[in-house]
Amino acid sequence: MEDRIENIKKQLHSQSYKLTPQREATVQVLLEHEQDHLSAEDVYLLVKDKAPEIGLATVYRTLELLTELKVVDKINFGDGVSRYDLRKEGAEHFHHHLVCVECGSVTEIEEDLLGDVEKVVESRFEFDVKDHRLTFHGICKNCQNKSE
Amino acid sequence: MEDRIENIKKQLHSQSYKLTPQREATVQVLLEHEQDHLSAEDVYLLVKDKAPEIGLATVYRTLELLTELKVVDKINFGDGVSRYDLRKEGAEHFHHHLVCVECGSVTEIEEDLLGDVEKVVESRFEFDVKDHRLTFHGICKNCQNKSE
DNA sequence: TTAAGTGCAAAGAATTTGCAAGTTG
DNA sequence: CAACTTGCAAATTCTTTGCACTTAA
Repeated sequence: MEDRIENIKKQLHSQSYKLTPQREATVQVLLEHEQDHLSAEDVYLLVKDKAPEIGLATVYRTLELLTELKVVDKINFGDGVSRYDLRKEGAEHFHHHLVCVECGSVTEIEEDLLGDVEKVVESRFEFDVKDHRLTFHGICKNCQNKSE
Repeated sequence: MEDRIENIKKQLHSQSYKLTPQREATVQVLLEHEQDHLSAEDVYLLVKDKAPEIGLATVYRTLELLTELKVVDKINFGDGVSRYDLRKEGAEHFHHHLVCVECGSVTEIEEDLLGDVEKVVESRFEFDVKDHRLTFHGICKNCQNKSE
């Protein structure tokens, strides 16, 4: 955990960005909520505990910066809000998501299920794949049991 | 083409929605731009040729209705705008997209590449898959040649 | 006839921007 | 110090809503 913060700090410095308390607090919040898919507003409210003076605009600017540095991925599940999802340490690809249409829960899938599919895309469509977004919409285990 | 309009009309009627000239014009625009990924604003401008009095709000309402009827799918490629993509006739699943990060072009992939992946998700995660979204980000054939 | 649909303008929500003041390296 | 950052409020952008009027079935 400490290491990850250190790494991110180094990344900022290496691109001659400054490490402000606001940025540090934002990164901490993201690390502490690794499983969640927080909106900018969510992050804002959580960061306020650590840095009460922070403004929402700064949170937006920081999240944009972290997206650019590939520390987080910006995703959109179809409601009107962008969400920010921490990249796994050393993960080559963005992980996948299962969104339950009943309860709205979001589950992450770590393992790469797209290896073969990507090869097909690369060869058949001559498309040089850099990243992907895969989301399944359906009914989660919990809600399946509920509706029986 | 005629058939598809007829089909969509029937779908509207069967749910006791009315077939207004505005709705008909909107559907026509979508059919005429099947390969595109139009935003509500895009659709609005195009529909105005056929039905000049139409308001943007009506376009939004129509697109929402067509989404509900599964005539179109609402997608979001990460810019702040929702786009509307006509479902292929009889397609069981939503098709996939290749988004070029250089030129912004969007290519559609018809064939279902996710059959096996979906089985894994269903069995391993006990998730009842209803639909999916798969988008690859990368460099299209065209842009690969350009940068050489 | 009448429930459903429309256009317009106003309201809302999410995000971005301008700028003076404050900080980091 | 100088360039980068911040907070605030105002501005934008996309989308939704209220309401009086119109229209398809």
